[in-house]
Amino acid sequence: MQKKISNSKHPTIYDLAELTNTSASTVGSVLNGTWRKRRISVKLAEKILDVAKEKGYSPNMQARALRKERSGIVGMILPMYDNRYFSSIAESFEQKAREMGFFPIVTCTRRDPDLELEAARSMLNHRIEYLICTGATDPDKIANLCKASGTQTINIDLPGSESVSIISDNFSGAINLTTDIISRVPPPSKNNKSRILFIGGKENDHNTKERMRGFREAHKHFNLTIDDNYIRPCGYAGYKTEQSFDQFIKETKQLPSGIFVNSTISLEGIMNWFRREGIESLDNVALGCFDWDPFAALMGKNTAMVRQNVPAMMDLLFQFLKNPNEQEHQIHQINPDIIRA
Amino acid sequence: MQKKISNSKHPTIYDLAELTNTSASTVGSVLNGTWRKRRISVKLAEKILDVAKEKGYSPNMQARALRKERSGIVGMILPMYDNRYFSSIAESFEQKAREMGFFPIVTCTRRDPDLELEAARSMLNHRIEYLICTGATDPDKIANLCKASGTQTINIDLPGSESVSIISDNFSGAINLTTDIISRVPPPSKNNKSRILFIGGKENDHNTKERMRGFREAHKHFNLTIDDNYIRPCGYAGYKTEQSFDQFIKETKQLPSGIFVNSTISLEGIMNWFRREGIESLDNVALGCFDWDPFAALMGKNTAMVRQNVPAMMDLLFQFLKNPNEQEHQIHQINPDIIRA
DNA sequence: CTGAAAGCGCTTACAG
DNA sequence: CTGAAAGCGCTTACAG
Repeated sequence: MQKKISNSKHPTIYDLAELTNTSASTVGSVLNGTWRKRRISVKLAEKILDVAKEKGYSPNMQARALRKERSGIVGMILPMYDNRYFSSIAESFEQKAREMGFFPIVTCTRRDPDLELEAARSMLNHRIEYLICTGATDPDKIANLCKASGTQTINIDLPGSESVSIISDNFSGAINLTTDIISRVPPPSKNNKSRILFIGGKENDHNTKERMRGFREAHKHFNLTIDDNYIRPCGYAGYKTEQSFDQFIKETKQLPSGIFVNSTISLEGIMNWFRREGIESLDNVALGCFDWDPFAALMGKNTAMVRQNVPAMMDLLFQFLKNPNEQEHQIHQINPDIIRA
Repeated sequence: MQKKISNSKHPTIYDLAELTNTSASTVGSVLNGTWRKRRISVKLAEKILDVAKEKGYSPNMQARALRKERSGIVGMILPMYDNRYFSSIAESFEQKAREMGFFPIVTCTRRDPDLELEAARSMLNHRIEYLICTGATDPDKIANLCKASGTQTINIDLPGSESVSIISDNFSGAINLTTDIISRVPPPSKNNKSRILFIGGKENDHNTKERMRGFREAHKHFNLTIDDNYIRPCGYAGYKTEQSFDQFIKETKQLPSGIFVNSTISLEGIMNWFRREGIESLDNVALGCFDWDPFAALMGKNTAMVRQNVPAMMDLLFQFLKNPNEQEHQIHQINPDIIRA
């Protein structure tokens, strides 16, 4: 059957077949690497490859994906890029996916449940082979969407019950961070009442819950009690943390002896408050932040930060991508590191 | 012609046609919104839509793209996510692309020329309609690759000569930042010799060149001369900056009166040095950083930062995407802001 | 108002 | 060693 020579910028295998006096089958197999199986001569293969290069041939992945019924694409959604934790997750994911021969697509969904769903749906329309949900507000909803179309999902950072989850061990990380703060704080003068503040995050968020649990556990271990208004999951945004901290100061009329800050974004709020009020006073407060940022780590000597172990999390993720069979709906917890000033 | 009912997880328009006793053409047009043109009854359209929803129909974008010879995808490459500037570029790009009905794909290429090319090629295989090159090491090489396949490119942050470029006005930004530093520094005691250090970046990088030019220009305006070893484009990496600064201190045996740091990543190196040597001394140095980071902005009172105007850059970018006709290979410079402590 | 058919650019079983 | 042909799931001009 005579095919028209395409006049677009993209030569097809039919164009190359014509130019090399062969057939589309031959050209196709040379171009996609299956030509040895077809016992095509090296000479012919090289000739075709040469012409392809000369003409700037670029295989049409849409056509390939449609025919093979496999896109070769893996997708990831995450809350934002602007954060050492998420950005290193994205970078590592892209690199490893490429190494596996996948085409990675990543998109950020700003903790917006609707956007998460819309982004997932778009990706499914593009027939991604896996969807990695990082820090998704409702991973199970997305997982169900994916399940309907037979697409594997894996959760990172925030766990779900519909698929494998790889998260930080927030509980033990929080115990360690709290213990570190306690060690830098003068012992309470009366009643064994702790004056360490927990601030930031959302009460119903899995990670925040686990960290609050670790915070309490560490206190219990030292026989310390915690006043209710020393636990303030006021949201993640910096300004919310700043407001809540201001409120706290107005109520208690004194600085806390230490602060467990639940994220770097919350830490911005705290730093802003201290800057407003005179930054010197910060040195007298034992700071701990569940998240790591290099600049934040450099401010003051009285700071500890938790750095989540992204390399280990990504190694585990790609282990699952390589062995899709052995998946259980299990939560894998990775120990984060503590970084002291 | 009888089509087999697909048994995969993805129902096709043929499946829906069968289920609704209509044809693939009808189903297709209802699903892609062209049905009004076909004067299909609202009732029938709704019926088809209902069945589609019930069956979890998801249009196959590969098939659509292949048939329409348009992918609806726009691509962006950028050096990294982990930085307020690039991450906000990525986030804004994604959002605006989605608003325009495009499917955005972003990937980071770590300032690696080979990876940039490989990523661009992959994207071209996926038939992206535009490629936005952000901070690419060799934008023209990529532009030529794209031109061969008739794909529009636009450069962001670093200019090229083969396509429209939207960049910060590094020259005037550097003049302003340098002037700010000069104003915070004691006048030189002898010879009008400036003791303000320029550090970080690469000598042959367009942005660094422009910023050095602005640095010199501001000095000229105040009749100040600059010693050669006060200009140190030692690379971007933090440890390189730290090393170069250490070298500088060993040579001059004194702190500079001010420092023009060429990026936040270089600033990390400087901060590390001061932390090693005792951070107090930093308050006596007038700091200026050509880049913005909220934590960095909070350290010390003697700091100014340049914040590049990402919203304006993105507005301009999408103006070009909306009017692809009026493109000249022009460089558009956007004024960055100065943020004082 | 609706359907049959062609074709986008590949891959691959089949036939030789 | 190589080619003709079918088919992946759409869109759309054409015909009625």
